[in-house]
This record gives sequence, structure tokens and C-alpha cells, in this order.
Amino acid sequence: MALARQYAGGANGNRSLERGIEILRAFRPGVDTLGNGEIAERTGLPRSTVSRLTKTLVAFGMLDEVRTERTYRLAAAVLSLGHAVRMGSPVLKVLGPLMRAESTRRRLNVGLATADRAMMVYLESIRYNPRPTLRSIVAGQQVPMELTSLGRAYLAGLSDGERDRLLVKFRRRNAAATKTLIAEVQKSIRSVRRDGYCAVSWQPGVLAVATPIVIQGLPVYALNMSVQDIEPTEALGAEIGSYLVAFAARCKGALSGP
Amino acid sequence: MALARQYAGGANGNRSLERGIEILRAFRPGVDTLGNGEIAERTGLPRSTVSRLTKTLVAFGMLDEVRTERTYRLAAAVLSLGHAVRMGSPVLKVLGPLMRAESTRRRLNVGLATADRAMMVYLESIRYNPRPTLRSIVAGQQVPMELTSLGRAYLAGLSDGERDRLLVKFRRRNAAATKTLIAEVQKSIRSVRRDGYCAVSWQPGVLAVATPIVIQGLPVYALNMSVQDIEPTEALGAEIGSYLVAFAARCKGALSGP
DNA sequence: GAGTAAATTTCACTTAGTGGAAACGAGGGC
DNA sequence: GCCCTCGTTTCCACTAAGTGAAATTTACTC
Repeated sequence: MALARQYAGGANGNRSLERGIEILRAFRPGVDTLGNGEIAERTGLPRSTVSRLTKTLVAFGMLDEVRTERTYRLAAAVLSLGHAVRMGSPVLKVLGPLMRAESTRRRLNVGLATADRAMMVYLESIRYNPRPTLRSIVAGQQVPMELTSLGRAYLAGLSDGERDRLLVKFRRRNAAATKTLIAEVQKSIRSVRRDGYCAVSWQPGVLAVATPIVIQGLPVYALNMSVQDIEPTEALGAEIGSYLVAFAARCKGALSGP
Repeated sequence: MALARQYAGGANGNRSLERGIEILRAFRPGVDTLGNGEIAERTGLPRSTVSRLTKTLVAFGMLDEVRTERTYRLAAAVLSLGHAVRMGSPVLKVLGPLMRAESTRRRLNVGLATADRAMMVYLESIRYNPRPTLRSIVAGQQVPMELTSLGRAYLAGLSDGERDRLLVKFRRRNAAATKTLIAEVQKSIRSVRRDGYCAVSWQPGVLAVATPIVIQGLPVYALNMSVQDIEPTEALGAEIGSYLVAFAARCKGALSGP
């Protein structure tokens, strides 16, 4: 889209690489396979260019060709890069075990996320379930930043400039309900400033509470705790919030420790 | 390395994109952070080129800059792409639930993998543990193709040409024990042809058994089952092998069905 | 605070990437 | 079964975009 004409990127940056990445990004949950045509449409790139770039991406293991339908799919190499992200994250290395213990102790979901553009990406999401067999860990899942406690806590942890740049994106994305939405976001951010956490019930029957983790020199992270199948009340939010704030303090200690 | 001089890639392919991908690939478990210098060394690319490409990768969310140490780390966007791989895999969608059930039923580990270059990448690896809390699912982990049952089963599922190309790589990688190793690999492949599975004890105390899953128009996959803390005997391999072959048959049925 | 090592930007060069148009190939309808 | 149409890939001349050596700036050491 924005990439289409005249290479607006401006400064210095490698156009072909940018385009290749944008092609990879066109694949996401729900968009499993794409043909060159669809890619061209979604990215705004000329068809011949897409054809060449997908060829390179296949040759280098980032895409698999589904010959029968003349279409492409993300390849296994991408998954192993994703795994490397998790293995290489010092924050996850320290917080992972703490989060698992805390999830069991408090009997609720615990998640750690950071941002990719205007989405939050779970580095780890521990789903608590009374039946141990059904507990699970998910990573890489995306949730919208402006609608979730996780995202709003993240925003609260950013510098003013970075936050403002993102707020603009939300306006574009959610053209209709903008006014209310931005007010909601601001309210959550104030809540983080005041109480250390914000509580949001994004999905019906789920109450989520989140807090930012700011570490010098690293991206901002956000921790959350959530419970399902419960009436989301102010009091419950405050209770989980107090657990979360205490937990986050321990986390920050562990991170700055050794 | 191979990329260095004169763009050996030859045919048509986008050099900058190739290089960018190769930079991403330089990060893997154990290589958490890399500076531009190290990247240049590992990839054989000129330093200025690396400098520019990493800048692009940062701008497009694939790398995070660790300013304090003038170094880079894979970013969250890569993780969410990895997640998209799993969500978009029709094979995993069908086999995932079957694998989980089978792991519980047989009380052993069940894995599904495919190849990235000369490594096998787990799409899903279900680790059975008597204590339900300690069961886990891992995805994206890599294991060497030539040393594992998974990899050898995969090789058995390939066409002759593709297999030969990989065998050459093993020779390079394992210059010393080549002769014995290749013989071992061949033996495993014959075992797959004869019995439908091959058994390998790659890590001490772990017996793994694998079988290929070949589906027209898709990459070759391999299924495995494994048990820990047990004396790896021929008889045990045969027993697990029979479970695996039966399970694989069910899997193939489920895949070709609806 | 000067010296050293590394990363980044500059700059002129030219190769490598581009996109329009032509060729090719796969489905679908008649 | 053949022809037509739509989508994809290849070709080709053009030139802008990417390149790498050298200069500059930046960070770190003694």
C-alpha cells in the first residue's frame, strides 16, 4: 500500500528487502495461503515484482509453494526463527518460570507481550485451567493494542512521542468509534499511572488486567493477568490488579538482579 | 558465506532480499544477539551493506536494536510470523488434536516436523509427562536431519534427487565420521522402506521412532514418537514402531478425508 | 583527555532491480 | 475436445537503487 509508488521510504533503507518483508507480513492467521496476484493487490506492488520476490522467498525457505493452487504459504524456517525469538529473549528467560508459578498459584492466566506496529504480540501466554491437561502456552498470537489491557499498559510505558504516533494509527483503523475509543485508551493510561495497572474487558466474560514493564535499552513489555467466565466487576479488577502489581515488582527485581 | 562474492545465486532472485533473510537466519538459539560486525563476519557480507540492511530490518520490525551494546536481536514480529505458520498449516490443524490424544493414550512424546535446509523443524512436539502439569508443547525447535529418526524418515519420503542433494550437505557438515554416518542414514532409510518406520537413539536414554508423511503438493512431513529414561532396545523400537505406523495410517486418512 | 577500534555515512559507479509488454499456461464454458 | 479468457511468468531496455571503499563520526579504553 504505502510502499507502492515512488518509494516514499525516503531516507536509506533497502527497498527490495522492505518489499520482501511486507510480502511475508501479508500472511497472518486467517490468511493462510496467498497467490502472487493477491499479494500484489494487498501490498500494492507490481505483479512482476511480486513474482520475483516470492521466488526468492521460496528459494530461501521463507515460503512454501503450493503448486496445485499456484499459491504460497509461510514455510517452516519462519517458525524456527520464531522459536529463536523466544529462546533469545532474556526477559522471557527470566519471567517465564515466574509466570508459570504465578499462574498456578493464583489460578489465572498470565501473559507477557510486546508490540509489533499497532498490535500486541504474546511472547508467552499461560492459560490457566483447573484441569492440568488443558493448560496451555501460546506464543506469537496478536491482539489489537488499543482494545486490550495489554496494549494500553504498553502505551502507558511508552514515551509521549511514540505513543502519539500510535494513537494516530488507531484513529485510522477504527474510524467510526474513534472519539470514545481514544478517551477509553486515555482513561486506561491514567489508570496505569495512578494504580499501576489497567483493567479492560475486551472479550465478553473475560477480565484482563495489565501493567507495563519498562527496562532501559529494551522494548517496552506488558504483563497481564486474566480470568474467564466471571462477571467483570471493579472490585475483581482491583483484586487482580493488586496481585499483578506485586508480581510485576518481583519481576522487575528478577530482571535487574543478576 | 556462499553469498559473498559475485552473486553466485545466478538466475533470477533478489539479492538484497536474499541477504536480508540470511541476516535473519544468522540468529538462532544460542546466537541471541549479534552486532553488525559479527553479522558481516558470519554472512560474508561487506560491513556497510550489513549496516544498511539491519537498519531496514529494524524499521520493518524484524530486528530490535539493543542500543546499549550496539547489537541486534530478533523482534516480536518474527514470533508472530512463526505463529502464523502454525495457524496456517492445514496438516497441523488436522494432526494436532490427533497427536495430543495419541500422546496421552500411549504415554509417549509425539512430534510432527518438516525440513528447513538440513535441519528438521518441529511444527509440534508434544512432550508426555506423567504429571500433567509438566506436559508441554514446543514448536520451531530444530534438530539435525541426519542424526535423528525424524530427519531420516523425512529423507526416506523425498525423491532421489532431493535426498542426494542433502546427503552432500551432511558430508560437508560432519567431515569426520562421514562414512559410518552415511551408512547409518542409508540403513534407516531402508528400515523405513521395509517396516514403515526407523528407530534412532540420538540422545542417550531417548528412543525415537519416525515415519514420513508424503502428501501430493505439500512438503514432506515426518511424524515421530519417543520415550525417555528407558533402555533403547530393538524390541521396544518395534513396539513403538507398530503404534506409529498405525497412527500414521490414521493421520493419512484424516488428511485425505474432508 | 588523547588514542584506538568499530560502526556509520558519504560518494561516485554501475550493476542489479524495475515494470510494461509479450508469451505462456491453466481452467472453464460451449 | 477445442477455444477463449484470466492470471502468471518471462523478456527487455532503462535507470534508479544498491553497492563497497574510504572518510567520518561515535563509543570505549587506558
